[in-house]
Amino acid sequence: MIDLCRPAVEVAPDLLGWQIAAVGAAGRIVEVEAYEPDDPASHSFRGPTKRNDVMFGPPGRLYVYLIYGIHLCANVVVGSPGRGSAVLIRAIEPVAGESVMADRRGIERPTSLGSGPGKLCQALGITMAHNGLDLLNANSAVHLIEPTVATSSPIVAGPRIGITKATDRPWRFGLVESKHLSRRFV
DNA sequence: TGCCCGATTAACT
DNA sequence: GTTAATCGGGCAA
Repeated sequence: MIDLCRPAVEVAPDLLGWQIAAVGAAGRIVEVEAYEPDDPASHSFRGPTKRNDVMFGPPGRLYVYLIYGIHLCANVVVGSPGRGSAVLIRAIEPVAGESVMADRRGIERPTSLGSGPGKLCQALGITMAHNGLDLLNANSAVHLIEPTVATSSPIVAGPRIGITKATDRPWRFGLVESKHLSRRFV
């Protein structure tokens, strides 16, 4: 078990290759982004609120929020407890329950099942009701599974996507060889 | 109380 | 390449 109580920037790349399991489906994490407490692009930047409350809770919890009034995004709370660090899961590649994922997504194409933060939430059936779940507990409806074999796939870093602040921080990490990235790394 | 805008996606041209 | 869809948080008044 890796130590989640480290800065998001350190934990984020370590989360690549992990599996995220939900009801009826599971995927392998191939793309993430790090968000730090002193990061203007982070929800935790302005301190605790009703929405970001779980970000300030213990590491290993699931932080779910609504974006653009339409899509959900899933984050893993990390860092020192109560500081407000998190790692956004941006893309997964299907490992199990692909038909269930395709069903929830309403599409067929395997590479479109989890190639985006909103997409993977939909594919895994993650909702606001899952906010605050303990991702390290195998009994949780949504939980993480550490890879048994260390990932040897090359990892790339690049600027984060879709933010307007702190755009210069290269805190997006991904497995280059994956065909399930939300976007290519340049 | 009201207004603006976003860690996105899919359907357009 | 462009844009609509859609809603809760954060900030101003």
